[in-house]
Amino acid sequence: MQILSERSSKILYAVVQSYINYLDPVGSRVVTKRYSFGLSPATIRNIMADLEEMGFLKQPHTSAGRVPTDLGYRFYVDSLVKESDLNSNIEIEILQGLYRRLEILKNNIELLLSETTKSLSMLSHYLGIAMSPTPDMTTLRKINLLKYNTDKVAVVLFTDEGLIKNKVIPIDPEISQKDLNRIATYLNSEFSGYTFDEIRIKILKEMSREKIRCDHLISKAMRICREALCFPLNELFISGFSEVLALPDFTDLKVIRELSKAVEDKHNIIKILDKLSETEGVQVVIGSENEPFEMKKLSLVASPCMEGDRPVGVVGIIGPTRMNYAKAIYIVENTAKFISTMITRR
Amino acid sequence: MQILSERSSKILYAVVQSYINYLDPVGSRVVTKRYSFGLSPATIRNIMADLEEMGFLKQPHTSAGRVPTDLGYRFYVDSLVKESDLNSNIEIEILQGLYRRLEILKNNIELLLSETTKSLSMLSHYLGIAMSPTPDMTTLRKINLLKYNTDKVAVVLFTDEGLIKNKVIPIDPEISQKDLNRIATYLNSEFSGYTFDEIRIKILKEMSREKIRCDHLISKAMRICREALCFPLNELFISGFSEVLALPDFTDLKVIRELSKAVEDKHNIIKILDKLSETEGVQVVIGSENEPFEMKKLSLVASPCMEGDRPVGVVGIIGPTRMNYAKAIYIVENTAKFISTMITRR
DNA sequence: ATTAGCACTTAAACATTGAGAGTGCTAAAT
DNA sequence: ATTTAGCACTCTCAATGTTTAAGTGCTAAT
Repeated sequence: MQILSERSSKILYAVVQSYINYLDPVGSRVVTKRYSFGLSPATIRNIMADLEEMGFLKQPHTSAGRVPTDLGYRFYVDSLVKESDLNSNIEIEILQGLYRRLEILKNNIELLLSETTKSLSMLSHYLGIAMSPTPDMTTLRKINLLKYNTDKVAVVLFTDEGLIKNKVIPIDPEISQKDLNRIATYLNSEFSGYTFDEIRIKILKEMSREKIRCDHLISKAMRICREALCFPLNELFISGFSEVLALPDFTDLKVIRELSKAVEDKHNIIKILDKLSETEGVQVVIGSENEPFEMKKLSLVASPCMEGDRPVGVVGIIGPTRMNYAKAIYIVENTAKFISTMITRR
Repeated sequence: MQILSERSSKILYAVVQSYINYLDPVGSRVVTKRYSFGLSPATIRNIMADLEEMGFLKQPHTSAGRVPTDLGYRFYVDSLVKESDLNSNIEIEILQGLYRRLEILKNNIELLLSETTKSLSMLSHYLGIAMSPTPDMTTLRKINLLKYNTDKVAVVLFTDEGLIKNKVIPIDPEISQKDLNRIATYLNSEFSGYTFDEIRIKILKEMSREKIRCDHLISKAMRICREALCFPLNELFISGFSEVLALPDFTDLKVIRELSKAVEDKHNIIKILDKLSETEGVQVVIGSENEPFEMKKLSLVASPCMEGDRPVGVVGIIGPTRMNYAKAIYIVENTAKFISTMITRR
């Protein structure tokens, strides 16, 4: 069920390609010049008019060339993947060099991801982004309780994903490190291997049950654990704002303002990435394809990182819809792979 | 030793004030209109010409009004403080409200500081900044060693300043939690109460001495400790980029690019703040007054936060040289005070 | 010492113009 | 039945000129 004829496809592809490379609206003449279809500008014009009617192209104004719509980019990206035209012009050595620099951070996911964004933005000249796994979905490996003060205890959590979180919790009466150790042992035997979410539910159940037994230590343990599991959302790291400001796409003050709000809010981007983290492989989201939060003029290329079959984060790139998708996909794909293997053999 | 006559001072003050409020170059006419000196524009003109010659004012071009130089702002700020004209128009309740929101974070300095920047930028509409204490200068309260893996140990450090840092370190042969505890006890007895810097020096000494005794456990302890103390620089938190982009001062793309680089590099800002953290009270640095790294067109208002006489961070505001200094100083002063008292009675 | 008056400078706002690029349509060519 | 050449038309953009408003410095009068 091809909607587009072979020839139309080729021309659409050429238009998008040309716009991405030269970033001004492409007219029928330049198509004939830059690509040799053996057709006259007039013919190209007719076809481009058709493509516009179908929603793949649009004109900024009556007498300008044509520019791809989000749908046009979508077509381009999809046929790009099909033809696997991903032999990027980035030297593999550059990637390797940057990755080697990250290797020493493999024991600290959050730091690793945050540094990764710098590499991503340097390589792509777009925004590099990375998100740590949602704490709620991570599975507890071990909980440690350390006496911090006369009336405070520091909780240090290790998760299977490699996250290390700590939190200081006040406790009313003094409690000895020995008791804390007993509590920790109990909590570990009870909860390790479960996700934070599951643990929260288990605690609620236990609390109502345990109330009857009225074991002081256990109820204290539960209270500590419940408080310890309260964490802010997953963290989103973003780098490369100055990188994108150097692009010709971001010269309009209004656009820059919007972008900076999106970057600073993080909230919306986290939502989008959260959705993606459940899928597999590189995903491309183009401009208005984001239903809840439309990223006007922006595209996202992202991929989850996996340790076995468990997601341990998402890495990606945000750039203008007119971005070098081939390169972006190449970079994101390799970076995700690299992080995955590095973490797996950690 | 007044270089400026009473009258000249008053007029300079008025010019700066006017420029800060209305942000276009102020001419002799508007001075007479907005402030009643009982003098004609011509007289004002003469005085302003003198002030220009002395370097307090300058003209963007031949026939514009005058604009303060950095020196002019410096005069303004100093006389501002002298007259203690700091009754800002911010409702005290708004401050209190924002501070109350931060109260729950008092056990986690880094999070507290990072959230504080948001309040700072919301209040001032400039960049809110905060820096955690330099790890090297913090004093170790307690070191904890937690078995993380068969071949890795997680080090959790508490400092007197309230920092909690953790790091995963590989250890070659298998080592039991019991041994780790013994090592930790030893390290605590040896090093707690010293700054990271001091500890590093002590370790170097011990290592050469201890080599003779060849105590396996101790040398292992030293190695772990040395690795544990390797930390990246102190952290700098910045918020409010979208806030400053809304200002009329930042409409020039070049200026925006420079600002975004400064914000993303952090390096230079950290240097400046590091210097300030050794002083006391609110400091104002205006534009080119920064010798090593000139912040063109930008001013910094910052103050260290103290727990007793120990600095536990720096908070501040970065805005255009044409900023509302009275308000900025007011906000920074109160925020620093608030953080200080909150941390002190922690 | 101060001020009124005036010639001079400059940026910013506005209007006009022409070149250039690209289109759609029609009629001719393949 | 496609494809193409030709042409009138539209629209942007850059260049140019014009006007206006604000502000200055200087000189002479107060």
